Amino acid sequence: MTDISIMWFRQDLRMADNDALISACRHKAVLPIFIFDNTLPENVTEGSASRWWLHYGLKSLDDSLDGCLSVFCGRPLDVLKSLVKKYDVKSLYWNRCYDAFSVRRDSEIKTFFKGEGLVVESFNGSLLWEPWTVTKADGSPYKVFTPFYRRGCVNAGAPPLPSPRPDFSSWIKDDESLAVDDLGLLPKLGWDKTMKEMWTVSEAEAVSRLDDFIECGLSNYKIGRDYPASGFTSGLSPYLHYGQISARQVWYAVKNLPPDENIDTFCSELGWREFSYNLLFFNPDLQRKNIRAKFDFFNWRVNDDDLKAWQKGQTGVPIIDAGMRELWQTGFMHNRVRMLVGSFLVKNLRLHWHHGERWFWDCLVDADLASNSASWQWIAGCGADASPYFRIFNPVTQSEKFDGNGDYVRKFVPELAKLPNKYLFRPWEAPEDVLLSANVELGKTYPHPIVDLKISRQNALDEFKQI
DNA sequence: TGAAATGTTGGGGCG
DNA sequence: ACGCCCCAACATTTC
Repeated sequence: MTDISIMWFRQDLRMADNDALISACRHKAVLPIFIFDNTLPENVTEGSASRWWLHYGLKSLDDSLDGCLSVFCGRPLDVLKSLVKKYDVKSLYWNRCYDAFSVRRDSEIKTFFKGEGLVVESFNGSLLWEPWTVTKADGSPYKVFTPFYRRGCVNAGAPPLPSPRPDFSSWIKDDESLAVDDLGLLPKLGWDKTMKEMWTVSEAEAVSRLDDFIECGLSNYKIGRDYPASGFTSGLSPYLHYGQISARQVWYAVKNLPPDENIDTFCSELGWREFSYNLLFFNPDLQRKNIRAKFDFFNWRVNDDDLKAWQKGQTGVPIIDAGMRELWQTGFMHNRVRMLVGSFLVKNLRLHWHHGERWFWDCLVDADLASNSASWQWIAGCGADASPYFRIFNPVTQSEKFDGNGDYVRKFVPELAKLPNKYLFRPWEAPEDVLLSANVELGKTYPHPIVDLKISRQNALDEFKQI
């Protein structure tokens, strides 16, 4: 047998800037594989939208590998054992994941195969800085974003430069590989039509989106990123999650341009992603456990009807419904609107942030354990460097501010499209004749609001005082 | 990466 | 001319 290495792809579905792949390609031949780990607990297994993304991500990676990606479903250690034996493999490479389950699983795998005499190496394929390299002087983790980013990340030094795509073609495909289709990642019911129109899942598309963003969005990013209808955001988050592009590629693509405050703002958003991973690494329970323990005693409401109305975009508050429908239709939601629907769920509806975390996990194509968990903790006020609980967004004021001419709301809540701007964001205050001439009948064509914004705000503040 | 309540200031109307 | 009130327009505080 010739010198064969295994390249185990996970959340790094790309050829460029992939250090594990580069090491694998130093061998005579490479067996590139993906394993759908069906032993993970339900709450960390990919949600529906992520599976959809993964399906096309694997197809595209397979193309890049000349059709030689081998795909398996099972317990990774078992799959790897049988491959190592079958091909007499002497080396195994992957890029790291940072959630507790993957960390434990991977370290067991590493220990096992090192014991078998293999070379086993893991690399950083996802982050600008490894979480354990960004700590305070005494080695404890940062709790606040600004010092984490301004001091911690700077002190950790410049991120490594992106590595080139390996010039290599000696791929081996296992004859027992599944087809990507066999993983059953696509939805049975055809809810993915709009998603298909919206997203092309490939490494090339990620690069082209980055180029477009630098061309058309970046120079307005600082202000424009807050306006959901404006298109000044990069839309790179799902590509970053599955690694169709790396954070380092994005970082250096903008850092190599003439300095500009828009670039600083954009980079600090990458910084928030790093911060989330740092929090997850040092708080393995981030997905479930409040960082601020006093929130364990918060009096959350339990109300299935309200939760369903929120999920379906039928709360009767237009900007909230627009956001939730964008999520459902596209697998994505603009960041500003994510804050609004999050605030609405945990503060106005006072439903537990876990419900939001679960729904986003299932619906977002960019669902990411670190970012999703950290962001829900942030908006709920129970996070490390959280939005204070009493900071409650007013969805009406916010839509007037950031969707002033109603383009975003009209796009996703078309039944209100004919309302004048004055009442578009608060149809419950519109006079009868205005509703009539816009063909809106509250309670029929569009719901009455399921909460009173003023009262629910006050109730949230009162409950907060209790803890 | 808020909003509402409360406080302060200053110009203009008016007796 | 003067004091008084009203009320934007800010500023500060509070949640």
